[in-house]
Amino acid sequence: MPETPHPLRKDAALNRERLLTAASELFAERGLNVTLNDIAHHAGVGVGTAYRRFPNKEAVIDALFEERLQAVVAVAEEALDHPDAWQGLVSFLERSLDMQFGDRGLNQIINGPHLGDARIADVRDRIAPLMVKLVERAKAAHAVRPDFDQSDLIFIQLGLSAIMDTTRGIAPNLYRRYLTLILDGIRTDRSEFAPLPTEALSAAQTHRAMTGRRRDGKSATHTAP
Amino acid sequence: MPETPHPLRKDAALNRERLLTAASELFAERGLNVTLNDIAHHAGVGVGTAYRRFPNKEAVIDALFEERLQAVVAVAEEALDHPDAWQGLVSFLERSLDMQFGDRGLNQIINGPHLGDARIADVRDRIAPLMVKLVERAKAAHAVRPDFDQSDLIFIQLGLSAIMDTTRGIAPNLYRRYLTLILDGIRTDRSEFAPLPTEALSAAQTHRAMTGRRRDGKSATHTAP
DNA sequence: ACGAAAATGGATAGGCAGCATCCGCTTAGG
DNA sequence: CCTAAGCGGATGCTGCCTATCCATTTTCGT
Repeated sequence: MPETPHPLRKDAALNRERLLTAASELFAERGLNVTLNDIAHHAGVGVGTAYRRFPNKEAVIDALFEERLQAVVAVAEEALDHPDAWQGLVSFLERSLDMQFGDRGLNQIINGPHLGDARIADVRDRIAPLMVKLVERAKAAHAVRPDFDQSDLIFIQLGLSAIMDTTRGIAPNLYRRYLTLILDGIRTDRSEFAPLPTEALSAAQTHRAMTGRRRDGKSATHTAP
Repeated sequence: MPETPHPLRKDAALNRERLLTAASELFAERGLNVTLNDIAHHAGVGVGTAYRRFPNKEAVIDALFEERLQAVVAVAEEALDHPDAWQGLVSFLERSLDMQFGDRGLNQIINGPHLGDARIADVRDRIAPLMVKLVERAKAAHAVRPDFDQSDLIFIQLGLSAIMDTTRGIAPNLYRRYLTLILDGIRTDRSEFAPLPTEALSAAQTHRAMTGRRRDGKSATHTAP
């Protein structure tokens, strides 16, 4: 039942769309902690309008991210369909990380402790079993080391997200390098190293990445006279 | 010249110590974003006293962390002294991560964009060349894959820090598991897998880790009526 | 084409958190 | 014992975010 009780007036519906689009863009590039006011502004509508459409930011997030999480589910399912168990596993990691890379908000939803929101938590929980299968299938095929575990997938993603997040804007794809490293530490075929997909960062680049403040976080301390 | 112009009165000196101790404890367990008020409280002294002793939080951090960073430098130097190049590299990672694990504040200083503070940035910069040597030595000995780079050390630490940070309190040592995984993806001796030092987390534990809010961060959204 | 209902925008109130100060009282120590 | 040094913590910023309110504008059924 996709129809709401009172069908929205034309302009209102348009603005609702505008808001969702704006939110999507902002979340993608700045992460989840933007204010509803920010979103309204970016959408070119007044704050009041935003609050009229959505009770609060949670609602916007909810409206936006259920589908995205579904997309992750889809990726996991496709990965399970892959004829080669190892390639399936790899493709899941690559693709889901790629999605997270494109969207800081999604990244935060997946890796962060945010949102107790019912529907989203729901979908999140639906991903887990798929990951279990993915790993078990790969283990059954003797493609990954026997002591590898389902939960490892999560933490690998978590670690790589952190890397991704601090190098975004300097060397976007650097995280792939470390994914490759890890995969080389996991697969049973140890005949040779996989080629690293990305150049390492220069000292200067590294310094910039580690030192340049992230655009969302609080900077623990500031105010120097 | 460790002597200040006006030697402190007895009780004042004591309180200064108390404050530093308290700060150290709080930073270790909660990270850098605690307020000077928090510190004062935890030290059992008034806020005024804290501000009388230190102009602001930066000053406290400065006073505390220069020595700790020096300790990291020491670890790197010892690692360079290790007869075996590979073991040296491993020991550096293990020990420096272990230090970061014991101290969230240190972790943040090393991995975060915090603090433009002069003295600390200084020491930080002194660590870099040591890491370069460490990696180059290991590569020269053909102990690590040839495409490995100095900068990789940093990002490995960064990723593992993230893992460490979300599992602290549930499975403190879990990050070692992933360090091992990565090391297996890096070293040239690929005859067998290193045994993983830690059990993987159960589904329930994983969920708790990912879901349990971190004690410092802002929780993006809240306030539900 | 007209008027009621729906929608708009943005100034602004209210809340919260961290930082820092001020000042009446206490304490060390010559 | 007297004075300068130190103490505590209530208090007042300031900045950020949330959310509301209402005078004005727009939509759309008749």
